[in-house]
Amino acid sequence: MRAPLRRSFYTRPAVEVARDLLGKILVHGETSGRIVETEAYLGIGDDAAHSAPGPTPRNRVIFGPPGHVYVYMIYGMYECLNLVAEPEGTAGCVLIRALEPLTGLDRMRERRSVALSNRDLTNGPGKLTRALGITLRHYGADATRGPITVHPDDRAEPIEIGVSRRIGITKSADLPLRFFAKRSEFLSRPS
DNA sequence: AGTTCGATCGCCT
DNA sequence: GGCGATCGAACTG
Repeated sequence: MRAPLRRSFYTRPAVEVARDLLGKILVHGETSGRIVETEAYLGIGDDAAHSAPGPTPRNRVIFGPPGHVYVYMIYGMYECLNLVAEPEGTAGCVLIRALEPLTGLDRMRERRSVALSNRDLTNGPGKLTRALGITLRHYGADATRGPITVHPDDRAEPIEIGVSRRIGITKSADLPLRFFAKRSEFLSRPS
């Protein structure tokens, strides 16, 4: 496994970071997966972003230094993982929506308790956090240090990238800010 | 202080 | 395709 992505990777527009995170490896402890689906959330002109109202106790990390993790709870039962982009002081983050599971699949299966097929283990934003053991406790953690890290892919195969509208939002719904690996069978929805 | 409403998922029909 | 679970943050007054 190569060294984690450095801060400079994240110190860029959220759209670029979202696209370039495809194919990278997300690691937490013994569990890891290849990122195959992301969504960018912008600082300006994006009403769907949690940062849209300006800084609050919940979203403050999105305005902070890049490369940190923004975790939030959704629907009372699921946590979603974002990586903060853009320079400090500018809002912008990337929601990780799906992974191709790579290591620690048994552990993932333990944590999920429902999904049985490898395909169903991490093919959704709430599923992958559950499978990797990522929770609100990790709010604000530095992904260039750990315990959650993102790494280049040793295989470094070229990826065919698809773009679409983001899923499950109502505001700013038409923006083409969802990015996914076209060939992947581990997407949250069929490509 | 009370209410509303999600960047979801799994089970039901 | 529909719906209930379950909770914290943000908004209302």
